Amino acid sequence: MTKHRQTLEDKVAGQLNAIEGTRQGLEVVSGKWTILVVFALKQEQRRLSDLQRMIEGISQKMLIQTLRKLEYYGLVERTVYPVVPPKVEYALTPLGFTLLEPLYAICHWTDDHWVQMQTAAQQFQEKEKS
Amino acid sequence: MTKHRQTLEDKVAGQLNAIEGTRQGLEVVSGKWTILVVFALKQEQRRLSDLQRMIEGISQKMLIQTLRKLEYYGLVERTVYPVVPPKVEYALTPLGFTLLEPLYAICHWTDDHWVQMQTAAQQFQEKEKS
DNA sequence: CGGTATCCCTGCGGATACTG
DNA sequence: CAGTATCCGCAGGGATACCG
Repeated sequence: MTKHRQTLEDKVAGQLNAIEGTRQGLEVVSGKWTILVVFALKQEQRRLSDLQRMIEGISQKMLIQTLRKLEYYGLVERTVYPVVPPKVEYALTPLGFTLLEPLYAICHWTDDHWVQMQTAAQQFQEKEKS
Repeated sequence: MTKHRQTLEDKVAGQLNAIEGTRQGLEVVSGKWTILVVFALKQEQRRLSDLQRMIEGISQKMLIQTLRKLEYYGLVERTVYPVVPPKVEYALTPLGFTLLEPLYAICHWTDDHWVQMQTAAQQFQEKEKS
């Protein structure tokens, strides 16, 4: 594992196009709603309508699209209960749970530095006037 | 700080719309090219043309747009040398450098789990046929 | 070389209606 | 309730041409 990481760092340190694999993986994680959906599934499995209520502003189309992508890559599991009315539950897979940690790292960073960034933004604007 | 983090975790655990601040910060970090640009500036300051050569496939427009955004939020510093022909160098600020760590967390994750994700994707496709 | 401005088109993503 | 299909507006972002 350590060796593995070293390899990645070498790649990043070298040619950027060498991290294509990482870029592809990144595309899975990115996306306007992905992080929010993963977080919404953090504690327990949810039904589609639950998720739509939890994630303010997401359309059903985008929600399903995001869930499909996550399911496709094995991060989310979709369980259908053969009852009427239909009941479908979504849950994070073990793989999906491992994603929470690096996601938190980003969130913590933005949370810790958002004020600094806003301050910098104001200074930038004022400097622009002159 | 620890208290601060606890607060964020509470928010995430609760209403998702409560992490609006985090979402805003996230939007700065996200973006197709942002991570690559930050990585390209990891070691030393770079000129615009250097960056364009390093980051395969980026258009000048997107590169500048991304740099502007990063500069705006104080993550990148832009230095103009009053010479002819013009020379401009971009570098990460101390704040920008702090971003590397969580970014690496994501990259390491994708790097470590990309194979699993591809395997899952194949299984998903095969299951789909039946 | 660094940067802006303009044109233009693809596709993301929202709204709506419909099926099982 | 879960999901698909269709329409469509608009902005992200590429290509090009042009300034300092």
